[in-house]
Amino acid sequence: MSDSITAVEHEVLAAVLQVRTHVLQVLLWQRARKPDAGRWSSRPGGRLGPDEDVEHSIRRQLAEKVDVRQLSHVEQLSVFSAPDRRPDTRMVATAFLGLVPSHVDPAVPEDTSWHPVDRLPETAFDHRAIVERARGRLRAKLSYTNIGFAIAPPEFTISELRTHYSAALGYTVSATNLQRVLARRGVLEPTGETAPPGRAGGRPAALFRFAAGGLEVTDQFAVLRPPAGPYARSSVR
Amino acid sequence: MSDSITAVEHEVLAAVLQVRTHVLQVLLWQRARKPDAGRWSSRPGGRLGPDEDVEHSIRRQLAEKVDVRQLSHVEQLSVFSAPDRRPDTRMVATAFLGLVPSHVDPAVPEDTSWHPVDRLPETAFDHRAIVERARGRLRAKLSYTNIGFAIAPPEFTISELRTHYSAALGYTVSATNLQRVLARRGVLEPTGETAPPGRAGGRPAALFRFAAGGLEVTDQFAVLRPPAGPYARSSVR
DNA sequence: CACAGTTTTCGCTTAGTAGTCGAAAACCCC
DNA sequence: GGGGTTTTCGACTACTAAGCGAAAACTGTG
Repeated sequence: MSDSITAVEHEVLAAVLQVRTHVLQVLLWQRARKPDAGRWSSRPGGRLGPDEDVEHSIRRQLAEKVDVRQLSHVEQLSVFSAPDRRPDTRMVATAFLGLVPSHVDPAVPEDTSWHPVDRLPETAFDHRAIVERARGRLRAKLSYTNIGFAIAPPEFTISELRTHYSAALGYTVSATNLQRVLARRGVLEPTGETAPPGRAGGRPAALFRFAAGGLEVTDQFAVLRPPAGPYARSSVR
Repeated sequence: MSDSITAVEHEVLAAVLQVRTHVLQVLLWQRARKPDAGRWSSRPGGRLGPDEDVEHSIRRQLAEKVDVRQLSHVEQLSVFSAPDRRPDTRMVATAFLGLVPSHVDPAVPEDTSWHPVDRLPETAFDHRAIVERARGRLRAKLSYTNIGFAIAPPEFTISELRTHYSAALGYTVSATNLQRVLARRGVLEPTGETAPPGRAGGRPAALFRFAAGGLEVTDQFAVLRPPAGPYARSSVR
């Protein structure tokens, strides 16, 4: 195990996603400097500091670009570590997924802007793969967690929620089914209020919110469950 | 963004799991040196080399301890980066899950040994958390992927498979149900052969294998699916 | 103010999948 | 051949998702 003691540099970066104008978009930053100048990359791409873990680091660095309070969710995606992922230096990256709810429009610096995830510009390094990974994670989790809370505003009608899910998933979902699936899981709760109908009329829509205590239901959907009935008699040997 | 240029050191390590004597066990190494000597830690804990990505690194380092060809599956878990996770140095770790199928018994060095995951000895640093993470990932994926291939031998009877699943999940599963769930997903295929019955007799069990092309079915189980029927007429606006 | 147009909501039905139970099948040994 | 043993299979139940259409609740117009 004769490893050289050369420590590799470590950056943290995040694909920040938001549903804007009914389309899932990612916040990208146009590189001005040296390698891959002009191309777009995920924000931020800061180095990991000596006294922080990667979660702190990404939040600290995001705070320089976006108001952190407007981030509804941040989670680790994966390590990207191909030796040649950057032409200039050897740099290992821990990538994150960041989500911004649709009702806010965070102020972002001049050199950053939003791009639809399915029409990305020329990206720097492996940032396209990172965005893809983020999109994939969001999609998967919409299916089996309550992560919808992180893309939706605090209160919403079912059809609004439907457009958010549709945008994030990339296909239209049925409002009826969405309503029922989420309701059954107990993650949706009616506020009692209704939203005023649009100018064309129509029945006023009931308002809902995601149930409190809600961050990440995850699990409880396992498919080979522990037995209920007592066939555990013939124990497993 | 005035980060110091001090690069942090980066290690890769793996929780290697195997079902042994009907119990899920993890391969641990007893530390001889400096910090936390005497405690048990995940193998290996080597530094990331300058010309390799983390996946290569973990396989290279595992190869020093276990025959890599006997590893049926390796996947990235998460980055562990708390500044104080080791008392001696600042070290960021990329943790992996490694799986060994039950029909092999890899030769391991003197200072390593297998331990049941639900009765771990005193572990070094944050290695208990890493093992827990690995166990959790395996459990979850048994539910919705074909990752069973990685803990089971190439051919097996349903009851054998059942004991493997039960050991890994931590509770007994029904053989009938396991059979059908996996069969429906098309991941199980009969070899046509049967296993000889035990000394007590009994109907000879049919042999199965995991269907080829099989690594990681993952997905295809999404719960808010794209619409089949044409209610996509009222497109999403 | 009745009526057409619109949007949401709800109930009914179908389909697909998981879990439980018990009986039949296929073997051993005596 | 009979008792004991293990596997396999079919039948039944339960639960959840999906699809469809009718009813509810509103706006605006003639």
